[in-house]
Amino acid sequence: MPRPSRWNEIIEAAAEAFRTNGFAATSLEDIASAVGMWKGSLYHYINSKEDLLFAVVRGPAEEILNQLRELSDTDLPPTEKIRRATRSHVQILNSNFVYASVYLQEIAGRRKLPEWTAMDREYLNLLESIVREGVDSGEFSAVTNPRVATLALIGSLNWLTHWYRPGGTLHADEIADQFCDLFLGGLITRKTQASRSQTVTPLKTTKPRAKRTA
Amino acid sequence: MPRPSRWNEIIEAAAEAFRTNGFAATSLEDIASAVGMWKGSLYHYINSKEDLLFAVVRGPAEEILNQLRELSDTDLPPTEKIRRATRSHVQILNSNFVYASVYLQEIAGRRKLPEWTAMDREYLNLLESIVREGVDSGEFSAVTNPRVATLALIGSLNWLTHWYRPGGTLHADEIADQFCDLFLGGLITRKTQASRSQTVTPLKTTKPRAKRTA
DNA sequence: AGGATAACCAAACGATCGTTTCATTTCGCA
DNA sequence: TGCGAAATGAAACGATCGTTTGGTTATCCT
Repeated sequence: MPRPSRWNEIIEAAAEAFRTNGFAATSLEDIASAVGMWKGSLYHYINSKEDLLFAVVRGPAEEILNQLRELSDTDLPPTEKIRRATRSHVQILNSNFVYASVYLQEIAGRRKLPEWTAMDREYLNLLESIVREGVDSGEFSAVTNPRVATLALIGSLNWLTHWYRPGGTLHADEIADQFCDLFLGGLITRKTQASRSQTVTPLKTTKPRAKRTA
Repeated sequence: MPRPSRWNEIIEAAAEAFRTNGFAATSLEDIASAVGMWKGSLYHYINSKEDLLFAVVRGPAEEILNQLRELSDTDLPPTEKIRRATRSHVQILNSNFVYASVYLQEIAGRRKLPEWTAMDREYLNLLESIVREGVDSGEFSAVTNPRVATLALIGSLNWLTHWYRPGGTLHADEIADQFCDLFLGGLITRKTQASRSQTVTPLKTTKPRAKRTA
């Protein structure tokens, strides 16, 4: 059988090593021996060690941002947007766990290359806009500071890399639902209000290019 | 004037360097030159580079755990316990920002030495017990999975190290209050219910050694 | 088939790092 | 004042790392 692309093997080995030991503590020999070749041979695929980091991280980073972009262009009510954004975030973290973990631990901290900080800022701003929609429409009147509320949500989601493991006892869907209920409804329950989880209706209501109010 | 203890200078320089560049990417020469001495001379204070990491991190880690231990031994209602635990967590992150950041980025990830994971687990279990109290008493009936809800809260709190900076425009107290409102009440407001923030009453109702139900 | 190109081997280099060693200076205290 | 210990200077070590180089093998295309 034609064995799968060597490049993918390298990226996966690099991602796994970066996640477990961190970028700086991972040597090229670790990665090379994991795929069964000499460390010098890696330079047929890369120009530097950092190339591996960016290659590992680019895919999921763009995907998670694009999904939020699409969601922001719909005219769903803010409550539903928050719910879907949460589900989307959790699911991408689930299906690209190793890569996403490397991003959050190595890129979103320390390294502040303008390309990546721009992505982080856009993601934050898009989510904050949704929260502001809810504040303006009166739905989210508990929010005194939309940015802080948004960062609280992002923190809960990104912290998943510290405890969630794909294939564990906790399924990604239940975690997402619990997060939604918690953020929309809070710990304390009110009796009425339609804020509990429902099965997701995959409607795709894309507005024809709505201008985003930053 | 008698200049402050050299040991403190070393720890502070190490903490700052570890937070900005990470433990592995920080060289002993970085730390030595920051305090104005040769890297070899550091070995009059330490036995290895890792000693610096543990020395940086031990203080706040024990403090934040002890505060939650004391709070758990009171008989305050669960809502008030959550509020105080949140405030305490934010305040320690604020006043020991650099040290706590190093802990969360270098210890709570990768390194899994039994001493530290035991602390992490105890903190998580104590907080989860509070949530369970609220579930059992019927106050937190929105919670279907107490552990997930607890980890959501911890995630929001610990993610502060990624965006909060002491002395910035956002004060630690307002952040803590917004977090409390968000987690107790959710984004969507109900009209009644006493879940909004109040000025903190410093009552210290310590029960005489209550047995903790793990 | 055969030549070009990609893939990989194997070794080495130069730099950096944590650590050790020993000499020297500074400081507390009798 | 002088002595012993603590603190720092200064240099070197062995190991490891990212990267380079040049040669060898495998693969693909016409």
